[in-house]
Amino acid sequence: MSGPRNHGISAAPSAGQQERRETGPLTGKGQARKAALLDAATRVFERIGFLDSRVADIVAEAKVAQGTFYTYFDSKDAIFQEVATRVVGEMLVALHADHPSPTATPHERAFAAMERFVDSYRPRARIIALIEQVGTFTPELKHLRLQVREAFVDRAARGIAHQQELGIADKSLDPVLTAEVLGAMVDHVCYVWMNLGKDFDRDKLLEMLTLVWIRAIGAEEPHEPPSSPALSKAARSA
Amino acid sequence: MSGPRNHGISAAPSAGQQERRETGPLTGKGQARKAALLDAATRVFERIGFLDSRVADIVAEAKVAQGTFYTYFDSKDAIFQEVATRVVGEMLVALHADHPSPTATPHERAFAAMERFVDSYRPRARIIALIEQVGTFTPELKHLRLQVREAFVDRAARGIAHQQELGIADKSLDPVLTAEVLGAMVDHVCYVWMNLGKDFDRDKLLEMLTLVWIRAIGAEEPHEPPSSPALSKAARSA
Amino acid sequence: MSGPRNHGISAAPSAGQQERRETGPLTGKGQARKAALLDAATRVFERIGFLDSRVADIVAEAKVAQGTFYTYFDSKDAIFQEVATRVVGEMLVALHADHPSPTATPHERAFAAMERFVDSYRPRARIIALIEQVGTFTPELKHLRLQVREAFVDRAARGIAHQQELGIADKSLDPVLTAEVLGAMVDHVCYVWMNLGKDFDRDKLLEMLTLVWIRAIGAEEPHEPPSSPALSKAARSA
Amino acid sequence: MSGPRNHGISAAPSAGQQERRETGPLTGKGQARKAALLDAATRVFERIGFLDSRVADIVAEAKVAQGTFYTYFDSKDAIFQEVATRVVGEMLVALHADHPSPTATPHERAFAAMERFVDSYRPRARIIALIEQVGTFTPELKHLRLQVREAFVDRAARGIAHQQELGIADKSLDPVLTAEVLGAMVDHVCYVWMNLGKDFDRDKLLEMLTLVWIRAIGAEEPHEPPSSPALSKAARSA
DNA sequence: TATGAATGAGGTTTCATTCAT
DNA sequence: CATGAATGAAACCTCATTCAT
Repeated sequence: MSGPRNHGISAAPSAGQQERRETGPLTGKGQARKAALLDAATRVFERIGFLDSRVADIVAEAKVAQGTFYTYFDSKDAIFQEVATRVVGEMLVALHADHPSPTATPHERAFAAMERFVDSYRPRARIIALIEQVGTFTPELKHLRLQVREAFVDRAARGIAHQQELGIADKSLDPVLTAEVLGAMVDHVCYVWMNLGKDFDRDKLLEMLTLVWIRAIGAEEPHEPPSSPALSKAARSA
Repeated sequence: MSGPRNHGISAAPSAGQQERRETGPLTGKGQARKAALLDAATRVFERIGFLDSRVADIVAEAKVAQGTFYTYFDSKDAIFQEVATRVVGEMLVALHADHPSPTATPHERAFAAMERFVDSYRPRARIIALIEQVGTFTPELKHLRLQVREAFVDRAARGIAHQQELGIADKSLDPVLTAEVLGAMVDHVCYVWMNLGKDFDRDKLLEMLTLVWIRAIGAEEPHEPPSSPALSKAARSA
Repeated sequence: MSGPRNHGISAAPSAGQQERRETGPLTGKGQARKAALLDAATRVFERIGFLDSRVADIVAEAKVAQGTFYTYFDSKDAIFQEVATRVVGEMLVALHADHPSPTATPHERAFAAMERFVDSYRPRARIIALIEQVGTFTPELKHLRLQVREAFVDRAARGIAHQQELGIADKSLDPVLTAEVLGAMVDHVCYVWMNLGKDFDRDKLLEMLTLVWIRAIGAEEPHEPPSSPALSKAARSA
Repeated sequence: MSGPRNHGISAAPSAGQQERRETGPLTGKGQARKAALLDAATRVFERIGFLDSRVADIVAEAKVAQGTFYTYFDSKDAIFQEVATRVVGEMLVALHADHPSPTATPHERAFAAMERFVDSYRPRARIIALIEQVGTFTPELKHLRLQVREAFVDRAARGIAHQQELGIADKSLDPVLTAEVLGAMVDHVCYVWMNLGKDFDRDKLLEMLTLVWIRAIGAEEPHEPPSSPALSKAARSA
């Protein structure tokens, strides 16, 4: 934001250092400087949030002069966007990291997915919250925010569809909508837990998320420990 | 925020007009003025968000002088808090509005609850989003934000516990944790839908939320239309 | 100019205090404040020029707070424009002040006009120079600059046309073009004299300007002191 | 200007690259580089003026690195000075180019002089305007500005004196003052024409300037077409 | 001598809040 | 109690100039 009141659309900075900013790949030293600024900015944003941080804080953290900032970034908005993009990218990589063992039960697979999400979320929780916040008044960020959702939801939807084909999951479900809803659950639970400070027990929470998930897709094993009364009833009536 | 750069810590307003603000209850005209300001502020916040609205916008909308604002409110923060509190209060009232018919099936009860939440959320979506946003940098607001959650979660938890007692819901579940997780789902789906602009089909979505909910608590009727394959398998094996 | 590098087109200041700035006539006190700021600005501009003066200088001169400036003016550009407009207006009034006595000779009339111009120019020389300078990079100012010219030129052209009708001035001249050219002479002589610091003798200069003027329009009295050789020759041949 | 806000007083450049700049004459390649920079600067100044051009623009136009600029010039001021000096030099050369044929009539000589001035002015109009502008806040430039005047005025004064000796021009005139005044006229007419954008007809304007000039010095031929009524009256009374 | 990145001073403008009528 | 003008802190961004390779 340029100045205290420039949320929303930031007019293109009037030329200026921009030439260099637009010049493609930099020298090695330049790359390092830019990375240093990104790191510094990430730390500053995590520490004091987006609105309260000033470019002055970032350059102080990076130990460079005020003007140096503008050699690499157009504005506070711009560097936040790069920070956010980087974090989101890392998150996506982490989410797609390992594939479930083919012999795993649906419960095991779901549990592993929950664990993976939670563990990817935790170290990035603060920045994700900031993306959420900044997204409120910066269109580009809103887009980025939705991207993470889509990535997770798509993957989950594909997983559900796959399980439907295998006869593991309820075939009557719309996999995408199911994934949307379950994704919202997982996503927001992480937010409440790690950003609003609600004190959850990790193991119990993971178990609960997993349970809801597999029950939702109708993949719960009949004799699995927390058996459902409806199920019991069905069994009983046998 | 008090001042262009005062997010986070709001210094105590330094005396002055304050005495007047503290001078007990207001006259009828005063009440009206205050209400007018609250209404104006709500409209302004809905229109341009919290950060981008200026006290000047609010007084213009309310057609009073700039100084008059401070006769009724300590700060921009303060009026937002009142707006938010009002909206949250209305939301809570709406949520608790009607009680389910005792003869309703679990599915019907859950569906009604989902519908109630969604319908209460929709007209307040913008302000709820702002509460979220402002909560990021204003402790009091964070508290308010959590309040809505708790209210919904508590109620849901009690409902689940009640259903457990009736033998409708899976007794092995922790009702509070279950409510937390399912509440997060419903809450966030509304946010994604109404604030991030994801285009959901209302009926399908409500059905999906309901389905996940009742499956999660193990209250799904055995022969209900979208029957789960696991369930069928269990039945088949009988 | 907003910032050290904003010559040329200054983007409209983003809303802001503008409402008040746009609100028509102000209270008496407001009017006074505005006038005080204009006076202060005039003094500052005269003292240190346009480019080197900062809004801070103006408010210091006017003994008001920095923010007060923006209650009345959009920018340094804007106040300069008002200062310039005021000065130009005064200049135009001064130029049109008194009409020549009907019995005056062409020489007397021309001399009086020269004197009037010079005397109107002198106290405003600095600001006129600044208008010239600022006009170089601010279109509105260029317009204002041309206005003064036009005013003087038009008047002169009418005078010449009148004298042509009276048979005093050379009927074959294009009065407008003549006035343009002679106007440029008078205008620029004042500039060179009062702004570039060329040390002219007032009386001799006025006499010279007058002489060129009346000779140009062919209104020189035959026996007037500095008689032209061409004329003498003509007389001699009589 | 040295720095974004340093109009008026330019502090001595603090050592550093300076030694290099002072190290005697340049190699051939150096000369070429310097000339390239001067050309580039001229183009940039003509295109966007002095205040709005940045050293970055100049080096970009010259396709050299930013630092290279300071190998050849002390400052932005300095290069402008060199550009201006070069342009003024060319202008002076052009003005003094050809001498009037000895058999020419005063009108022909004057007309040729006007034409020469106008034709020399036109291609340099923009830079001359900038000299005017920069001269407002840079003493060295003011000097240069006056130099062009003086050159033209001196020459004109000598011409008038010569014509006085020949009995062509009015002997009672102060040749220098006359030249000052007439020079101001020609100079400023060109400025108004070519820099303020006033739309003059070249031929008519030249004729008018010539006419004023020769009438002013009393060199108009008695029977030349646009004869003055005063003259006619004198003739008639013969 | 060329390069191109680093430096840092400096002015504008906003707007929440106060205060004199 | 209403008014509306006054206050002043604060942070962005530019770009001439320098300097290490």
